[in-house]
Amino acid sequence: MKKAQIETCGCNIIHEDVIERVRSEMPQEETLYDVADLFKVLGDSTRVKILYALLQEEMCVCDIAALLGMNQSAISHQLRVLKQARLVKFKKEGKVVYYSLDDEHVKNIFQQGFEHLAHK
Amino acid sequence: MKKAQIETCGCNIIHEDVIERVRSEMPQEETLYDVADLFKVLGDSTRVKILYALLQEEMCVCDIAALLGMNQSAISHQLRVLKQARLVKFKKEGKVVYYSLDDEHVKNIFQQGFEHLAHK
DNA sequence: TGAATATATGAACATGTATTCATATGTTAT
DNA sequence: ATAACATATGAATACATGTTCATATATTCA
Repeated sequence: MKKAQIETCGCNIIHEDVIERVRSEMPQEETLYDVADLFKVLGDSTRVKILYALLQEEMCVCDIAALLGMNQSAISHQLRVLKQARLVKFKKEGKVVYYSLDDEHVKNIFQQGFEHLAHK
Repeated sequence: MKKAQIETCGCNIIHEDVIERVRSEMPQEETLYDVADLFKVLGDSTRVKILYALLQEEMCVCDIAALLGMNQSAISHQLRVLKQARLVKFKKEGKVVYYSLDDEHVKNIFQQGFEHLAHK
């Protein structure tokens, strides 16, 4: 005979106690979405390159484009994404806009990322 | 009169010295792609939830599906992605497969992520 | 052996996203 | 005012990716 099934998951419940314990420790949905969104921003090689470059020193859009061998528009679009995620900030000097890191955590996050990769 | 332009970026070079200094400090292309790929894996809310759950204790596929209110197939697909990224490992006990974290760095990376979000 | 069940996997579909192109905006210098 | 130029932005396109559905695989138990 069949036991009760959770509608959505398509299988019988195996460890109800585990599920309840873990559920009680889970952060709010929104928090988890926010972290995921942050990592989504870090999950593109162009943006990683930009951030890594800005880790060294501030640069203008044109410098970044030249450094990465990409056109200005692509860089500008990506800088907007990074700006929205509060990962970079900018200052304007005449026509030129200089971008720099907005948060030291980027360095630590990259550090941990590299360590994980080395950990194979 | 026009100065030389980098073919790709569509603008004149402004700070050639900066570009060269930064370029000399950039890691290998492949390394940067690998970090981006790692963060790409972390950049999905379902996978974030799974990892956060496994941060508490090991769970079988069915438990995870029930916890997140998703079907078994979706979870299984995502676990494969996490496995490929060496973020989770598994042990088989009969029909049941128990997943757990493969690397302590996940905790630190999440930690830094949360701190960045708080830093607004 | 056959039924039940836990997990894995391939294909299809829908959605999201990075880049390019064309063009707009704003600043400097003539 | 006009030209040159650095940057921003909207639309279009191409590609990647998450979920679902159907089904396969593997294990346990009667």
